[in-house]
Amino acid sequence: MNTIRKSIMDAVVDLFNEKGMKFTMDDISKKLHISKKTIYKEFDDKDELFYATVDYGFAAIKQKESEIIADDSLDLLDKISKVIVCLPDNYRNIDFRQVYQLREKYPVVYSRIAGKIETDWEETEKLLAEAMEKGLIKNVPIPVIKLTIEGAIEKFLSTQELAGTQVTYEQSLNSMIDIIMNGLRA
Amino acid sequence: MNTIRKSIMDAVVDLFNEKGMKFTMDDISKKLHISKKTIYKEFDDKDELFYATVDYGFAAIKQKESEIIADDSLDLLDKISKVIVCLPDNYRNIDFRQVYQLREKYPVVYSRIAGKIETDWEETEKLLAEAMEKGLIKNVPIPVIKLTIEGAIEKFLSTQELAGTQVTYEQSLNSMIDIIMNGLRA
DNA sequence: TGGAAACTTTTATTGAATAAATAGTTTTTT
DNA sequence: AAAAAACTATTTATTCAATAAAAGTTTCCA
Repeated sequence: MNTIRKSIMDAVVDLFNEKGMKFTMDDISKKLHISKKTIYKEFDDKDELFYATVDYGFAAIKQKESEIIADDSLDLLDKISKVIVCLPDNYRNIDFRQVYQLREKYPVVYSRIAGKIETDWEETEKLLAEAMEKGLIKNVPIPVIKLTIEGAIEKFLSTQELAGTQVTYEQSLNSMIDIIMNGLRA
Repeated sequence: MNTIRKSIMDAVVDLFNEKGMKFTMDDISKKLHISKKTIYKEFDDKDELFYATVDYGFAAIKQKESEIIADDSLDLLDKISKVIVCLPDNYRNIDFRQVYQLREKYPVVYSRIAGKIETDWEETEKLLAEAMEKGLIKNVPIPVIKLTIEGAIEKFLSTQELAGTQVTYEQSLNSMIDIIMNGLRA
């Protein structure tokens, strides 16, 4: 992929973290000191730019996920833990609190992201099913596991409750995964 | 407490489950075949009625909670599980999905409920702290436990994902608590 | 006394009109 | 060739008056 395309998408991510969805095509061009014409040469319209940026971001996640799954030094349960944490870890530079706000404002973009997350979960579900099959973890409905983890992540991101304590978002996430994986252990 | 007061508050709960917050004082009077005058004799205004109804509902929860804590046949960890499930269990007749919708529309009522839930958590936190103290469960930041459970409950309530499966909301809740309590076990 | 309904006043909703912002294009400049 | 700036055509936001709905009060009647 050409470098200008990447830098535009990076700028989109930066602006998103700064202002949520309230930024314009002019903001992007100003930030990069490029002309809007250049942006429109790369992307047909704003929507396509957004979609491409989402795809671009998730490609990195998929990449890391594959590495974890291929890593033979990890046992199955470690893989599961790592694959679950993988998403937010890769996206350390993204303000996920903003993502949940775009559900109403940009439902099309949001549903694209939701779809990606869903696809992402498929891998995790496979690993969980395999671990259940092998008797490594208890036989619990997978949707329950999924919803518990998703709910916890959303809570960690949306609450200010952690702000006061010493606990960071990342530590919370790891503690939570530890508890759940330990709780699932057969 | 007089019976007319109770029946009005019960009607409020029923209407809430039916229509969310979109019901009027006339709706209440029609449902009960009483005059608005009667309602206004018991309650100064709509707000006071709402507050009273919230307090009334949570009183039942507190009641059951006390019973659990006082029950000597239960060990500490069982008490924790039961106290956590206690809230939604008592509120089996309440549509909690509606509750989350009233965050924007009736922030005053919502914050009252949020306050109640917060107070409710204090008991659970005491039990968790005690169990940690006694070395029955791992030393994990209590906010992480709290947010994980709250997040999962909200997810169970807000998602349609369970609708397809055979898993009910209540089963999910119990599975989730099992996993977490098992995961916390030292 | 309390229900039914009529009535007043406050609050919420709607929609048209206007103004502002911004996507996307074209022109000018470096 | 691409940035900067100017431009236009849409979209989106804002305002405000008209309308409707609902809270709260009063009157009447069984």
